[in-house]
Amino acid sequence: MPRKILTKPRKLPRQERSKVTVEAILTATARILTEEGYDKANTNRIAEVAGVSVGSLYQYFPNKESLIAALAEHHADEMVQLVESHLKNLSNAPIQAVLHGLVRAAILAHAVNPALHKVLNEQVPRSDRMRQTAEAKMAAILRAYLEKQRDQLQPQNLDLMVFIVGRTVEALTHAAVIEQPELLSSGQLEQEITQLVLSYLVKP
Amino acid sequence: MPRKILTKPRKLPRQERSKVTVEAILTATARILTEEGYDKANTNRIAEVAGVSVGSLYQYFPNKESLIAALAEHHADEMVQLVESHLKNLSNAPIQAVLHGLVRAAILAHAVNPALHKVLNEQVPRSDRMRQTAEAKMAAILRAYLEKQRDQLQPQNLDLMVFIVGRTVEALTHAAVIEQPELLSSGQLEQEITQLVLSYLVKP
Amino acid sequence: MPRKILTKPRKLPRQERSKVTVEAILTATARILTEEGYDKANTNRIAEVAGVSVGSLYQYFPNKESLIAALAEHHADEMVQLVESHLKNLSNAPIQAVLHGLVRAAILAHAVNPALHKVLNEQVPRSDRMRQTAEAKMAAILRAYLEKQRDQLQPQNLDLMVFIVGRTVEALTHAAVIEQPELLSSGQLEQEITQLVLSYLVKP
Amino acid sequence: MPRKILTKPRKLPRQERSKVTVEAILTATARILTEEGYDKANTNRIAEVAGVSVGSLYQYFPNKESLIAALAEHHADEMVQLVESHLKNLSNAPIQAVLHGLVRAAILAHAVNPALHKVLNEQVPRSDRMRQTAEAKMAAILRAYLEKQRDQLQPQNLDLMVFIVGRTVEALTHAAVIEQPELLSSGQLEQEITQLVLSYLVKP
DNA sequence: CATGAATGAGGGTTCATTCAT
DNA sequence: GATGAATGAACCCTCATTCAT
Repeated sequence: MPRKILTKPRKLPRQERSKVTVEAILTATARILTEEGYDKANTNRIAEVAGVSVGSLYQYFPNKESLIAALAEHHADEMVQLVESHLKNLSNAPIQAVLHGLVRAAILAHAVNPALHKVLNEQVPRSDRMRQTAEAKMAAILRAYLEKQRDQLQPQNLDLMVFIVGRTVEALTHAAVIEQPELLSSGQLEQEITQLVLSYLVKP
Repeated sequence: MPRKILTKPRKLPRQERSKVTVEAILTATARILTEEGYDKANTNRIAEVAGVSVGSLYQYFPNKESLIAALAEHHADEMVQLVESHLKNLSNAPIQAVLHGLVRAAILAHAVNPALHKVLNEQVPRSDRMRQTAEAKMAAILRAYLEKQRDQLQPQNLDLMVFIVGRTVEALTHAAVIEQPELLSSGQLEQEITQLVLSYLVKP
Repeated sequence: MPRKILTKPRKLPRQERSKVTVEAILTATARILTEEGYDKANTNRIAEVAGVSVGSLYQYFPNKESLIAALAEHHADEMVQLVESHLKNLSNAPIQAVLHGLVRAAILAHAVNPALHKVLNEQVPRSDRMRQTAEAKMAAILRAYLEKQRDQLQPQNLDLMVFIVGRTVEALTHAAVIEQPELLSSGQLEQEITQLVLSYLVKP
Repeated sequence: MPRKILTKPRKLPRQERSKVTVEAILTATARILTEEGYDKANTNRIAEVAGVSVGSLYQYFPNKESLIAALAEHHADEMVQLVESHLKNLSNAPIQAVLHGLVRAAILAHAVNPALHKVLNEQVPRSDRMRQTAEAKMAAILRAYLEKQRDQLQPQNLDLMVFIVGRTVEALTHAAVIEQPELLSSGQLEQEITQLVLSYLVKP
């Protein structure tokens, strides 16, 4: 063992046929993961649900870990994109509006596929390669914004702010989506999280 | 393969000998978990490291899951006890001091065995039975306190407060212990988290 | 792999039960190898024929390679022992008798289990660790003897002699046992090989 | 999984294109075999290294075995041709010179591609069809020669002589090329092997 | 109660071969 | 003919759990 573990997809699908296959595999993986849990997610079963052979699965993913990693990455990308597109229009808004938008975007991002998000976080053994790609990007966005607004902000240490705000928003929206979905629909939680962040960050 | 999964220890150790054995098994489990990770933690290996036979292991734990659950519970209890004892003297202190104490206690609790805490959170497939025993107790403590101080607090919804403060402190101390230990030693983070919570909770 | 390939048995059988199991596994391996060939020798089948579970097989042999290696070593040991015991009585005999004895011993050694010897040589992918344990020992015996008789010998270079005589006897007895068994029973081949070696080694 | 194993190339390459393709496949096979060993030599990899598709490979070889067999045969032919051309000029030379030439030719033949020769002998599962084509031809040459010189020879049994001389020369040159190449360059081994054969065959 | 040999279902992965394009 | 995506039987190996001693 082997052997080095690769976490990158073995080959990029160029042709249409391949793309469809890869798509099917990822979809099947997500389905099994969310509906039956990680330990039912063996590669033979995934292939079967995807309607392809195990061999095809291994044509595109060098091992199980890379498959899970690809799915995680895909999901993370969706979340990040959603946040980015959501914040695009807010660049010149007042800071209150921006932070509110950020919280809302985080909630929406976590609502993309909560069940998958949950399984990925709670059951999947995370290799170093996969984790926090998303979180790193989120932190970068946040950092860039906070840096620009520095003179309006109470805390001095930028790293600390990014750490605190980033983690807090992530943890709360994550927990909310998974454990308190009813608090979300009412919009209460969104207000409250925004309040938490604002009262910490912004000079009164 | 077990048909039914029990998660309760099969019998409580009454005699001295048993207690020692159980202790050894739990210690070995913790050691393997932290030093080698969840996938190296198979029951045969655990028994070996504990210096007992697999058979003995199954004498005290009906299955692997219950063993892991017992370890998790044990660890959670340690954390909760630490927090409780830390807050005991603060019951009549001003709210700022209490919250500061809470944050400090949370940090200390996470520092009890960070490596184990990390593995338990990131690699171990959590059965419903085990999760959040600790968090539930913590929430209860927090709720009791906040309820008493309600008139000094800005937010109205008690559940929401508990959810937000509880999760936030947990997430930040957890992340801090694991990823930013240097920020902890300086005491900066402690201050900052306290500040976050205070500015949200307390009327200005 | 991950991982290093061990070629040594995982644990030495101390108890009777274990010894029997190991024996059964080796016997089954030899049987399958000789009767059905290397590609039918998969570990599940071996275990089945041995009347044990695959798990037991892997209790004693860390991987397939080590199992095959153990069998090869066992077989080689048998051959070496046979040769050694055969030459014991000849130590003071005239050189002609000794060399004749050596050839005869080599033939007998190859006749211990010709089918197994054949498969082991022709079909089994040899790891470096296993090969030529036997041949090395044989060479040592030969070298020690030839060194003592040096003044009676024609060739000067000891290494060369050992190489040539050792290889020649091995190759011829091997080929004879496998391809020309009828030439063996008549004793002709034995005479002829002895003649070959004698006329090369001994001063006329 | 093929039901029936064919070992003959499916079709002889008539057109130039085909010849080139077949050549490329055989070369790739030899390269992988010598550089990476038999277990890395799967048909997909061979095709890739050859710069053709697996499909093309199966256009010219009905199965893997036939491909390996073709390579082995090709290599054997090279060796035989080399020996034949080397002996051509010696037909009327004295027997000592002829046998010396034979040994030298055998050494040269084994030096054509020692690495391939080694792998083919040690790692490749030999089907009956492929084996010893070369050795049979060599034996035929040897037999024809020895028959003519019978009255100069000591041993009486022609079959036996052919067997012994053929095997001995093959074994020693093979082992020498692979394990003792330094003994070859000095020419010592060539002398010694010749001596061995001469002292056995020729009347003093 | 303890031991540890034994079990065997199950999982990840490979690769010779096929066949639609 | 050539391509290379797809197939799937088969293989090696692991590990939670049992049970004879």
